[in-house]
Amino acid sequence: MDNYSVKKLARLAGVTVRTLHLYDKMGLLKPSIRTEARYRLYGNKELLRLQQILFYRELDFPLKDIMTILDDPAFDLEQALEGHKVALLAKKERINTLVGTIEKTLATLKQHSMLQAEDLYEGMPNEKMAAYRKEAISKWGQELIAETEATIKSFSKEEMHSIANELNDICAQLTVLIPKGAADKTVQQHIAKRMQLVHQLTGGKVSSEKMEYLRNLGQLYKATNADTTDYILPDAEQAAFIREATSYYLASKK
Amino acid sequence: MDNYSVKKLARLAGVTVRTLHLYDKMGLLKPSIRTEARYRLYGNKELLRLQQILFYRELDFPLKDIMTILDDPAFDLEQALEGHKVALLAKKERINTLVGTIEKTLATLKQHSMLQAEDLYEGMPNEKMAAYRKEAISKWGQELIAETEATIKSFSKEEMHSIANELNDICAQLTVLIPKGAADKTVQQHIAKRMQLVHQLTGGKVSSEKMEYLRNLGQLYKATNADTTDYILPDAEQAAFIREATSYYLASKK
DNA sequence: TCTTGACTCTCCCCTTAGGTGATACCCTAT
DNA sequence: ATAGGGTATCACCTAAGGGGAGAGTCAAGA
Repeated sequence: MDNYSVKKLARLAGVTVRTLHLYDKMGLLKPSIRTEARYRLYGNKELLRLQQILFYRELDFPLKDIMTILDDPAFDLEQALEGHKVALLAKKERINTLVGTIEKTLATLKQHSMLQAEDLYEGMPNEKMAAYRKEAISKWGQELIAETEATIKSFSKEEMHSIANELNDICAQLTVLIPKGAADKTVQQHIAKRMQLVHQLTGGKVSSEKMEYLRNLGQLYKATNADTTDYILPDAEQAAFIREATSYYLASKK
Repeated sequence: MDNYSVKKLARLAGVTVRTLHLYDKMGLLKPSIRTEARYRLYGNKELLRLQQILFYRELDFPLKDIMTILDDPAFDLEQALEGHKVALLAKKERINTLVGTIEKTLATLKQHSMLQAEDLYEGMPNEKMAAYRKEAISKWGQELIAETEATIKSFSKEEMHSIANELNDICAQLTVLIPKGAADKTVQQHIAKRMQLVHQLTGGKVSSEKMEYLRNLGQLYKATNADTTDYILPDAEQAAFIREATSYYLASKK
C-alpha cells in the first residue's frame, strides 16, 4: 500500500492541493494517516475514493451529495442519477431558450445598427404620415394626438429604440409562448414588462385611443417598409392572446 | 417623471430590495437621487436601465459584464453576444456529454443490477439493520465494514442469490455427511467449493471478523424472516464439523 | 553541521449574486 | 405620542475553491 503526499495525490488525480485540504476539512476525503508533523498521507484506498469523487464532480454533483452517495449505503444512486439527468436536461432546455433569445437580439441589433442614425419614423413618407395625422386628429381630437406626440418626443432616440426593441422582443417571446396559456409564469413576466413599457410610452396615462394611434403608426411604418424591417406587429391571434394575458395580469395584481 | 422607492421599483421589476442595494453598491444601478434620510429614489430612466440589466442577467451575463455592456459605448455588444452564444453552446455540449455518461452509468447499473445496500438488507427492518451496523462498526471499525459492504455490493443480485443458495446447499449436504467424517472425499469436495465461495464473498481477503459480520447479518436476516425463508444456518454441531473439515482441507492442501 | 529549496501546515480574505437577520432610523396615520 | 411599515447599513452565509501570509518540516548538497 503506497503512501501519497498531498502534492503527489493531487498530481495523480489532477486536482490542486487546496482541493485536498478542502475535502479533508469537509470530511469528504480524509488522509489515511497524519505524520508527526501533521502531514497528510493517503493510501490507495483514498486514491480510489478520490477518483469516485471526481467522477461525480464531473457530473456536476455538489460535494455534499457526493458524500452521501459514497457514504450512505441506503442511498438510492439510481434515482439520484435519474433526477440529476432531468435537472441537466432542464438546464439544457434553458440554454436553448437563451441561445434563441441571443440570436433574436443579434438580428434585432443588426437591424438596429442600420437604423441607428435614423429617426424611428424616418422611413415613413412625410405625406402619408401627415395624412394619417390629420385623420387621427379629426378622429380623436387635437389634444390627445398632441399629448401622445409630446410623450414620444420626450424620449431620446436611443430610449425610443430600446423600448421599441423590447416591445418587439416581448411580442416575439409571447408569440412563442402562446401554447403555454395566458397564466403561464413566463408569459406573465413578459406581460409585466410590456405593461411597464406601454406605461412609459404613454407617459403614464394609458388609453385605448393612444394605443390605437401608436398601433396605426406602427402599421403604417411596417406597410411602408415591409421589405426592410422585421419588426413584429401582432396579428389577430397574437393580439387576442396579449389582451387575455394582460387581463389576467391586471386581475392577479388586484 | 415618476419617482420610485426601492420597494416600488423592486416590485415593478420583479426583484428584491436587496438586489437593488447590491446594484447600487456595485455601481450597476444608482438611484437618481437620495433623500435627506439617504432613501433611494429612482426615476423612469433607472427603471429602463434596470430592465436592460435584467434582460442580460436572464442571458446569464455576469453583472460586471452587464455594467460594461451598458456603460461602455465603445463596447462591441454584437461580439459579446456572439461570444456568449458560443459559450452557451459549449455548455450545452458539455451537458449532452454528461447526460450520455449518466445514461451509460444507469445502463450499467441496471444491467449489472448492482446490489445496493437496500437490496442487500432487503427484508430486514431498517432500524435493526442500522443498529447492528453501528454496533459492528464500533466493534470492528468503519474500515472493515466498509470493505465488506463494498465487496458484497460488487455482486449483482443474481450472483449474490446464487452464492447464497450454493452455500445453503453445501451446508445442507454437509449436515447429512457428518457421519462420514471430515476426511471423506465428498465432504472435502463440498468444503473446497465452500472455501471458494467464501473467498469470493470476502473479496479475496478472508478474515474471521468479516466472516463473523456476515454470519451475524445472516442470523439477523433469518430471525426476521423465520417464516418465509428456509436458509439454513449451521448450528453448533454443524459449525464444528465445518471447521474440522476445513482444517483438514487446508492441511491437505499444503 | 548548516543551509537551501521544496514541501507542507493552518489561517485568513476573496470570489457570485444575493439571502437572511440585527439594529437603528424615518415617515405617516391615528 | 405611538404604532406599523418602510428604509439604511452592517455583517454573516452560501459552493468550490484561489491566493497568499507566516511558520514549520524534510532531504540533499557544501
